[in-house]
Amino acid sequence: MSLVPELPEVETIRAQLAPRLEGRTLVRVEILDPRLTRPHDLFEVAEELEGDRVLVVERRGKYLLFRLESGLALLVHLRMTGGFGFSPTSHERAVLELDDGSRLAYRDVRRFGTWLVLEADELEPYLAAKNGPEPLGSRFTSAWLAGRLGHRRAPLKAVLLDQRVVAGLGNIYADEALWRARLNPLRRADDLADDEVRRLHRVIRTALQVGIERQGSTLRDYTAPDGSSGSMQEEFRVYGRDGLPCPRCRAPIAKTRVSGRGSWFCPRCQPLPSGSTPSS
DNA sequence: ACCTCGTCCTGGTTGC
DNA sequence: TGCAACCAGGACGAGG
Repeated sequence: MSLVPELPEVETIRAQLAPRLEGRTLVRVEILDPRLTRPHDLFEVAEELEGDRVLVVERRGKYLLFRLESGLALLVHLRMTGGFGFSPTSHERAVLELDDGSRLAYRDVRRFGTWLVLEADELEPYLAAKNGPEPLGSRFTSAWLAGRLGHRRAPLKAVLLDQRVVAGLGNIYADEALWRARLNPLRRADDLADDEVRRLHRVIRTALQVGIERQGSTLRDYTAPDGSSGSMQEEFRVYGRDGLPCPRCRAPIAKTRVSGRGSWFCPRCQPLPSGSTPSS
């Protein structure tokens, strides 16, 4: 297991970076891994950023967004193992030096993360193409979710992982939300009754809110930018807990695969309805 | 349009 | 104890 930054983890990182970056000028930008900015040239990206000032650090779905004074925006996706820290560490892929003398390192063991510099007018169209509504915002309604699930024959969990349906859910919080909603991850998405969609809508918010309150999950050696750990991993109801008792009914948690992802659920609380056929 | 699968990548774990 | 095979999964592109 390693940290996989989903919405609560990215939000925790954003909240810690904001007070230390907002108002600061990027004195020096060093891109150490050319993959990071692909397909754009790394020197070009570094040069574009140097001398600019960070106005605000935002989050959209799983993206971190650094708005700069020039109008440019640096869009960072951490993918599997990306993270920021103010202490030197291994696997540094980029370094930002700020005008207060601090040094912010970007670390990414598996090098899936991406840095993208966008012009002001490119930003919103780019984000809108990638991300559906913010799950904790007012645009994410039960009716929206019903509309997005209603025409999809894929497994429910696969659709929840589609960032255009709702932005920010990943493998952990999808499993946790499905457990809370008592819905089997292999249910066909278009098979849900109205009350099941309403339940799911509500618990997606709950699961993510709990994650944010606990400052995200810390698995293995990951730490937030300030070096602290989250505690959400202590709150997992099903994720990674195959064989352990369900916190609701004590039946052993089962593990399966849904569209290539390890998936944990309670076979008793989250049954496939009799007569329904699992998707795929 | 939708769906599934392979790819990217590295380090930790598992199995012989 | 060594070492290779396997596993983890977010987003994306290919192919059905």
